[in-house]
Amino acid sequence: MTNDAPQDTTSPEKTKDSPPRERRRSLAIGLLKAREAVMSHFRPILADHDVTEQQWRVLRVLSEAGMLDASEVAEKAFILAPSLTRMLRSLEERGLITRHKDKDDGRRVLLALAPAGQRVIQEVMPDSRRVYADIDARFGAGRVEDLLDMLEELAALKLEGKGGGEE
Amino acid sequence: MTNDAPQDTTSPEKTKDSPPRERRRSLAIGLLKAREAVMSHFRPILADHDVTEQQWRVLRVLSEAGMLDASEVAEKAFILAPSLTRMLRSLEERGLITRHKDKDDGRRVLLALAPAGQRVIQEVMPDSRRVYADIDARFGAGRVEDLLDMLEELAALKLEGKGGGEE
DNA sequence: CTCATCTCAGCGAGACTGATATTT
DNA sequence: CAAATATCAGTCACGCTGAGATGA
Repeated sequence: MTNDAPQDTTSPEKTKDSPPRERRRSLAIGLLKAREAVMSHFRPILADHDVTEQQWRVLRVLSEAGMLDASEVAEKAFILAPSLTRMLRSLEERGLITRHKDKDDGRRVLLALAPAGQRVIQEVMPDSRRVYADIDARFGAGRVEDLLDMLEELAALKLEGKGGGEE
Repeated sequence: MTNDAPQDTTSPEKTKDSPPRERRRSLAIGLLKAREAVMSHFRPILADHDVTEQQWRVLRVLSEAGMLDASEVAEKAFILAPSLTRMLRSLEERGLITRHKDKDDGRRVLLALAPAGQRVIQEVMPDSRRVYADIDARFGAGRVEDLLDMLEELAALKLEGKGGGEE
């Protein structure tokens, strides 16, 4: 539809005004880029199994903890409850997880990995470890640990701080 | 909220020799949580100006570089071209950016901040600096720098390795 | 009744893919 | 012609909000 609409009649002057000089590097951007770099190695693997990143986090959480209720999974996997509910339906239909009510507390829904989910874990984890081993080798295992420490600390100090800490 | 307390009920770690400690902590998760923690402080600020996180990245990129074509913005802001196109339409309608064709290469679209966009930048940046100053104060400015170094290095070393070519 | 847990309905922004224009 | 750039069209999973439904 030819959206030209260049209402701005001012000709595009080339850099008259000085660009707002170099600013500080942004933590948010740095974290994003680093994460994207890491995830770029996982996405193909996960795509092979038709699991999204968030779905993988759910499976991984269940793999570590064994059995959790939905709230715990949402918290550990960093996913909002309504989103999780939607994901659970799909994951259950695909036979990756099981879902049944808690007998002691009928409000809760207990989640666990189903065999097919275990299989996905077992197929993806080796690749995951390989990627991390590669990072360790090239980055230094000790420094990776230091980095993880700092990341955890950073996340922790933000939560106690100001109002934004709701997640 | 705190990440995995590796209460792995299925694999009792022996920890005989200082082991790489079964990395239940994943870099991808650590980066995500740290980033979410940081962003949780920005989202309210951005919401006040009705800009999403991605829109903010676009404005910020343009604020730093002055004028770029769409591909460069997409690359620097970590946004796919089709997504960017859609965002540009909205940003232009809101008067935050300008968009016009490159005269030397008619295929390219040059983007720049419009006055309203400059205003948003100027209104948000102080808060941004305040948040980062707060982090510096509580985390240690030097350690933040170290963290940023590591993040950059991490992002860089991944690029040479396998997939995920960007920038 | 209040509170907690989960679910549902629905909207919106973005990721992503696969076609087109348009220009080089 | 081929290649690059941007856009379009459409799908999808998710973030998020607000409103139930069910049970403690």
